[in-house]
Amino acid sequence: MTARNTKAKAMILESLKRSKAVTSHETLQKALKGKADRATIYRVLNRFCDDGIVHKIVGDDGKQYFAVCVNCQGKKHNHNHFHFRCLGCGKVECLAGEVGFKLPKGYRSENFNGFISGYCALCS
Amino acid sequence: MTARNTKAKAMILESLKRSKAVTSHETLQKALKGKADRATIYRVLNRFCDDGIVHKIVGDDGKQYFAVCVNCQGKKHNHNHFHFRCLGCGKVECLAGEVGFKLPKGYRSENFNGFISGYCALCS
DNA sequence: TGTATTATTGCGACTAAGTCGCATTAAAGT
DNA sequence: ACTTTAATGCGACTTAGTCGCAATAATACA
Ligand SMILES: [Mn+2]
Ligand SMILES: [Mn+2]
Ligand SMILES: [Zn+2]
Ligand SMILES: [Zn+2]
Repeated sequence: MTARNTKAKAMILESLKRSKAVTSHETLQKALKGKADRATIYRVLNRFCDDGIVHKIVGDDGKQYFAVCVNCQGKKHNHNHFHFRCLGCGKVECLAGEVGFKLPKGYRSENFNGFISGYCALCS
Repeated sequence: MTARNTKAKAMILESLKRSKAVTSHETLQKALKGKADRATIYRVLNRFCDDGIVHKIVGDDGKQYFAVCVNCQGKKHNHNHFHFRCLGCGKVECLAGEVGFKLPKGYRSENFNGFISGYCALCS
């Protein structure tokens, strides 16, 4: 059968879209205030990633962060940009600008995970 | 008092140097075959990082990886390069080439964590 | 060389992130 | 309505990493 439209999915996607920052599971769960189960949130997020409407980044704190795709159409994803986490306020955001890199001969890239932490303008 | 030269430190540093790849705690512990405690390995690695002779990278698998500094002298560290993890054989390595990036106005960078995964030449 | 000091180790307990199995619930096709 | 099965909720589990504390051992120093 095909995917179903559930309360959890709707809430989570809406929450992701509303908060324009890149969001962790923890933050999301708080925002949802018990309206969705912990495991469900993880599963929905991963399904979104599989569906290609959300992308996942692993922070330099080892945690996963999620953001709705904005400049991606369908199967073609472009996530070769850096993400920034403020060590002061904890906010995570996408940084503008495509990042170039070159691999050794014969290497094939599958995932790009660019992460920078420091202090944002407000926290500096 | 000052830092002490212990068996654990020596073994771990030697192991790190010998395996020219970037090494995880897990790999290190296996290589040491029970000759050092789990927690000790973590502590020694973190001390090495504090001392500035080893640098830590967080992989896109959320795990920590460690590598001896090669082009760093003293306090001045230069780790703005990407790291590559092969999804086939699991090997992690430093990629040559300084990576440039620009932050929004007023932002201050503290840590750079560039990570790419895919398939190495052998596993492609 | 012997003793005192304390950095470091080993061990166990703990935390936090994420996953999984399974029974139950509820979308959607008929 | 009824059926089918995707998705949820819940608890148990795993794995990475940390921490407190007593025991050990590297160094300073008499
Ligand atoms: Mn995308
Ligand atoms: Mn270095
Ligand atoms: Zn901030
Ligand atoms: Zn490989």
